[in-house]
Amino acid sequence: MSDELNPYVNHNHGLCIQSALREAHDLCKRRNVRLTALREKVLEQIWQSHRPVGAYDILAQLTQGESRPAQPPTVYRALDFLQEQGLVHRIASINAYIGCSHPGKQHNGYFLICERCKITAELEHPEIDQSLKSCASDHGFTINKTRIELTGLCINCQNT
Amino acid sequence: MSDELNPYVNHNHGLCIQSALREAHDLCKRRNVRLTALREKVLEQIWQSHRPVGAYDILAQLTQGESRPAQPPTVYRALDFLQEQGLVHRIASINAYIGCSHPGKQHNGYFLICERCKITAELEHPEIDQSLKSCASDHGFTINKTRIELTGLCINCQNT
DNA sequence: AACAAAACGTTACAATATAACAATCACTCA
DNA sequence: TGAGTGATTGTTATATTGTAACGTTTTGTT
Repeated sequence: MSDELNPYVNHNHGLCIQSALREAHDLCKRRNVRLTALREKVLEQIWQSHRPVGAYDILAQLTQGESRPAQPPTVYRALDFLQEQGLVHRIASINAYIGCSHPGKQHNGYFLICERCKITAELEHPEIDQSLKSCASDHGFTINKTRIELTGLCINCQNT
Repeated sequence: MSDELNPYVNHNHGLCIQSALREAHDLCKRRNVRLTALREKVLEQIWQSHRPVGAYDILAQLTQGESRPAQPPTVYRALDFLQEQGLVHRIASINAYIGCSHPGKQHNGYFLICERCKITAELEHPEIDQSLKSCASDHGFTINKTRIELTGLCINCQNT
């Protein structure tokens, strides 16, 4: 992981946002699906930090300066789209959403969620995927989706 | 796993409930915490099946035949207690609760959740725990809680 | 331009969870 | 044993998260 994308390292986050949006555009173009203005705004909001954000936080941001406040389905529909396209992940343990750090790639990400600062890193580990898969299949179980959420303390929050 | 506790095999589920309650009693006694009548009722409700149940389902059951309906905090407090004692797990991806199949033992369970019949098995796999732990520590991250929820199709629901 | 499908707006509501305070229970120790 | 204390439960109210349903607008296609 380059430092530019490493949430634990001081970095130019503007570049994270830029590259996330660019990748999203490319991906949607390739797949011939529409990254509409709304969807892009939602994705951009999500990428404002490396912390998962709640749907209603996004909603509040969208509403900023608008004449009429946006409504929940507006956000949830955009989130559904973004999740379908693998651009965003839902973190179930805290009901929040985070940008995918390597969209397009086939992957089962897993998440390191800091309990203190909330910064969340997405990692991959194909061997673990494989272990889980084979373990499940020992029980005759076929996995469709893997969800791994690890909470604890990140490197910056250890000593406090 | 003995067939008596294997959710995928036809078994005398009464024995599952019995043994879960007995273990809970023993454990609470050893720890000198109180498995009150209410907490036991909630645990018993949860153990009615090998499917995770929602808090409001439990609430509805508690309310059955009572003069005044039970209120949400009643159930959530009992659930908090049962989770603290490791007698119950929360399945975050579906907001539901399931009895722990091996309480007392230090463990990071992971869950195979059938999308079709909802039957959920809890497995252990110390090697995966270890891999995750060492992976996380490569990033300076200390894990407090591991949450692994795998959704898919169980052995009985594959061919339908 | 007419049409169909997709996306979005809007209203209403469902489902899940918690805060705050009052009442009751159960254990302890004088 | 019974007064005091902390734990547990009851109760009211409300916060938070998510969805159903239907109408309108936009987009892409013929």
